[in-house]
Amino acid sequence: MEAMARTTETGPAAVDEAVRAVRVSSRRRQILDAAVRVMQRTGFHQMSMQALADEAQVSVGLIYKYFGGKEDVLLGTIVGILDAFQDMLEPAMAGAGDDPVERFAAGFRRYVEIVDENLDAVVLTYRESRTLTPAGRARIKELEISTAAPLRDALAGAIRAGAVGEVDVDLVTFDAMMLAHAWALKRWHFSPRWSLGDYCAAQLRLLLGGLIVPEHAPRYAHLLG
Amino acid sequence: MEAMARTTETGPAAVDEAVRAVRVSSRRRQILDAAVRVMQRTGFHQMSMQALADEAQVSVGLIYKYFGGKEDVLLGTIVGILDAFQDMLEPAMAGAGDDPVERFAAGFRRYVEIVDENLDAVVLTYRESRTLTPAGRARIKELEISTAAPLRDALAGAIRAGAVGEVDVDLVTFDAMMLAHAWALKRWHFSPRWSLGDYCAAQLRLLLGGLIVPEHAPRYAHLLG
Amino acid sequence: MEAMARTTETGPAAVDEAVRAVRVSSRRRQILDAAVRVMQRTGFHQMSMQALADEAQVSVGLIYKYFGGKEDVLLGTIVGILDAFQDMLEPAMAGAGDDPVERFAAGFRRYVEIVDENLDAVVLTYRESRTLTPAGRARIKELEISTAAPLRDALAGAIRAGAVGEVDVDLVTFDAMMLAHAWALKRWHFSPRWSLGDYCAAQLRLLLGGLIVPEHAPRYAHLLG
Amino acid sequence: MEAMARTTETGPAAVDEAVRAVRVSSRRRQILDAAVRVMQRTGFHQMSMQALADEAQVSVGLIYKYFGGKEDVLLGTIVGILDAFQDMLEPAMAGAGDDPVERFAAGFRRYVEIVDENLDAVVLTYRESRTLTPAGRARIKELEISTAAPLRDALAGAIRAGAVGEVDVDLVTFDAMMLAHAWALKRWHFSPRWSLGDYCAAQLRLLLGGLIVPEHAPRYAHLLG
DNA sequence: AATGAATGAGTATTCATTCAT
DNA sequence: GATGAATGAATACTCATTCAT
Repeated sequence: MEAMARTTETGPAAVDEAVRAVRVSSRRRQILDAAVRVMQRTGFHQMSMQALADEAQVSVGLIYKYFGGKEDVLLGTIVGILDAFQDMLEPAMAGAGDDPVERFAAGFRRYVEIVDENLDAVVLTYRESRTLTPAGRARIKELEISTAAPLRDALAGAIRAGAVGEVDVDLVTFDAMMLAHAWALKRWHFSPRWSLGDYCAAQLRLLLGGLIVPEHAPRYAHLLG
Repeated sequence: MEAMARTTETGPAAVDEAVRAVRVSSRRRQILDAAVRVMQRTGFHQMSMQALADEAQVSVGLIYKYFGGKEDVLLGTIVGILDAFQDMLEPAMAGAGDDPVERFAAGFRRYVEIVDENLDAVVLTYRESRTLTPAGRARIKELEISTAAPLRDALAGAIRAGAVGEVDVDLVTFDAMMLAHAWALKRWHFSPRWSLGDYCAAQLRLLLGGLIVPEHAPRYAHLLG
Repeated sequence: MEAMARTTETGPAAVDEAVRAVRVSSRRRQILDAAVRVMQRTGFHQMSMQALADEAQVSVGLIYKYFGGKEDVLLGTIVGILDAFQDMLEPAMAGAGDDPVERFAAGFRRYVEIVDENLDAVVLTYRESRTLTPAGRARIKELEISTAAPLRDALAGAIRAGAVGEVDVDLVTFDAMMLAHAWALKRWHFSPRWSLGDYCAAQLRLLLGGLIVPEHAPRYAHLLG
Repeated sequence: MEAMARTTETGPAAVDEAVRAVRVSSRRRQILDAAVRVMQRTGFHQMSMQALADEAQVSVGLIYKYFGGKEDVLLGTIVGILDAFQDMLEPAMAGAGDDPVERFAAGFRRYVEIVDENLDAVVLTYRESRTLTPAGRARIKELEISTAAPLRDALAGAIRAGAVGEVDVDLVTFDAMMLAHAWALKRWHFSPRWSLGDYCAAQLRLLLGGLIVPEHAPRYAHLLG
C-alpha cells in the first residue's frame, strides 16, 4: 500500500510538497485566527508578538517562519477577512433568484450580516490600513473593490432591466458598502436601538426609495415599506 | 509701573488669572495644532512626544504641564477637530435661508467641505478612537452627535413642513454624516474621479431622491437633478 | 560678580553652551571608559547594552543620547585608545634628546609600554575593526598611521644623519609597530618568559642591528648589545 | 552477497568503520570548507547556522551530528587552517636545499604565500580566538608554535653552522611569523604599494641584515640586497 | 513658566539548539 | 544518516514620563 501510494503519477516528492503546503497553510491560518482574536481585544499596535504567540499556541520564533514580521501578520489578517467576505457574499446572492433588485437587496442584507459576524475585523480594516506599506494598502483597496462586485453587478442588472433609473452604479455600490460598514463603525450608536434586520430594512428603504422607478415600485413594496 | 498694573478695577489676581488663561489656551492650541500636523504625517502611534515638542517649538516637559499625557493630547486633538466642525457648520446653515430642505442641503455641502479641509483629522477620528479611554470615547461620541444636530434639525423641519415624508430622522442624519466622512475615508477611491461639488450633488440626489414627497419635488428640482 | 561673569564678551549663552559641552564630553568619557572595561571582560559582541549601562552607572537609554548605537560605542572606544597613544608618544620622544636613533629607541620603548598599559584595548583594535562600517574603518586606519608618525620621523632623521642606511622608512616603522602590538597580541607566548624591558631591548637589537651603519655602531653599543 | 561482503579479512565491522570514518571526514570537511567561505564573507558572529547549512548544502541538524555547536565549528575551522599551514610549509622548505639560511628564507617566503592564499583565515585566527573556550585557545596556541617549527629549526641550523650569530631563536621566529601575518592583518596598508615578492624580499633583508655574520654576508648577497 | 537630561520598562526580531520523523 | 519545524532565551533600541534646575 505504501509503495503504491508512492508510485502515483505525482510521485513522492509531489506528495511531500503537497503535505508541506497544507501544513504551511494550516499554520498560517492558526496564527491569523489568533491575530484576529488578539487584535479585537487590544488593537494592532498594542498586540505584542509574544501575546500573539501565546494566543496561537506557538512560539514567537515560529511566527517569523510564516510571516515576514508584525506588519505582514496585519496584512494577512485583513486580506483574510476580505477574502471571507468575497467567499460568502456570492453564494448568498446566487440563492436570491433572478430579479436583480431582489438580488441587490439580498446581497446588502448578507453583507451587513457578514459585517455583524466580523465587527472587529471590519473596524480593524479602517483603523490599521494606514499602518501597511503602500503595496499592502494597494492590495487591500483592490480586494475591497472586488468584494463589492456582486452588488455592483446586481445594480447594473436592475438598471438594464429598467427597474432602476440611470444612476451612478459605482457611487451607489460604494454607499451601500459604507452603510454596511457603518453597522460596525458606529455600532455604539446603532446597536442599542436597532436590530440587524431593522437596520437592513431601513437602509434598503432609503437606498432603493430614490432609485426604483415609480411604475416598478409596487412589485418591490415589501422592500420600500 | 508694576504697582499700577496691579491696581485695575478687576484686581491684580483676576488680571493675572485672565492672562494666564489666555496663555494656557494659546499654549494648548500651539501644541494641539502641532499635534494635528505631526499626526497627519505619521499617525498617532508613530508620533513621539519629542517630535511633537519639536514641531510645537516647546520642550517635552512643557507638554506635560498642559496635557496629562500622550493620550490626552490625542483626545484634545480629536475634540478640537469636532469643535471646529460644530463652529463652522451652524453659520453655514444659518446663511442658507428658511427652507429646511435647502438648509439640509447647504449643511451637507458644508459638512463635506469641512471634511475636505480636515481629511486627515477625520481619518484620525476613526483610526485612533479606540486608543482613548472609555471616558474619552464617550466624550467623542457625544460631540459627534451634537455636531450633526443642525442637520438633524433641518431634516425634522422638512418633515414638519411636509416636504419630506415620515422617515427616521436619526438614521438619515447618520447616513448623511457617514457619506460625508466617506469623502475622507475612501478618498483613494473617489478623489481621482469626483470633484467635491459633483460628489455632494450626487450624494444629495440619492439622499433626497427617496425622501422628498412627489408634490414638492419640482421646487427642489435643482437638488434632485 | 555673577552679573560680571554674565557680561563677558562670550555672554551667558556661550557659557551655557560650554557647560553643556563639558557635560556631554564627560558623559561620553564615562561611557567609553566603562565600555573598555566591559569589552576587556567579554569582547564587543558579548557586551550587552544593559551590561554597559550597569558598568557605566547610567541607564540604557542615556547611552543612546550620546552614541548612535552599539557600533558607535565601539568606534568611540577604539578612537579613544588611538588618541591616547598619540597623546602619550610624542612627549616621551621629545624628552629623549636630539639623536634620532635614541629618539627612535625611546619611542619604541614608550610605544610598547603604552601597549602594555592597554593590552586589551590593542587586542580590541585587531579583533573588532571589521565590525565597523567602512567609514569607521577608514578613520581607524588614518589614526593608526598618524600614531606612528613620530617613530617614522625619527627614523627618517636617522637616515638623514647618516646613522642608518637607506631603508624603507615606512616598512620599518610598520614593523616596529607590529612588534609593539605583538606584545599584546601574543602575550600568552611572551609574557611568561620576557620582561617588558628585555622584550624592548631584544626587539630593538634586532631592528637596529641591520640598520645602523657599521661606523656609527660603537656609539649605539648600548642599544645593539 | 551481503554475507560475502561481511567476510573480508578485516571483518565487516572494520570496513563499515572505515567507510564511516571517510564519510564523517568528508562531511566535516564539506562543512568546514563552507564555514571558511561564510566567515570570510560575514565573520563568525554574523554567520548563522542556517547560513552555514545552506552554504554546505546540508540541513542544520546535520551540522550538529558532526560538531558540538557553533563554537566547535569555529575551532575546527581555525585548526583546519593551521593544519594546512603545517602541511604546506615543510615540503616547501625541504625543496630549498641544505643551506639553513636559504631554507629559512624559502620558508618565510612560503609562509607569506600561504598567508596570502588564506588572507581571511589568518585574520579570522586573530579576530575570533577569544571566542573559543580556554581549552580551544590552548590548542590553537600549540598549533601556532608547531606551525613555525620548521622556521625555528632552520634558524637554529644557521646558528650552528655559524652563518648567524647567537640570537634568540624563539624571538626571531616569532617576529618572522608576525611579519608574515602582518601581510594579512595590515593588507589595507601594504597591498596597494607592495607586491608579495617585494614584501618578502624587503622583510627578509631587514630580518637577516642584523643576523648574518659579516664574513658570510657575501654568500647571501642575493638575500641582503 | 520652562527646560531637557535621565530613566527603564517594553518589544520586535534573531538564531543556536533540539527532536520527532 | 538526514531533515527542517519548532523552540524560547537573548538583545538592541525606543519612547512616555519624571524631575532637578
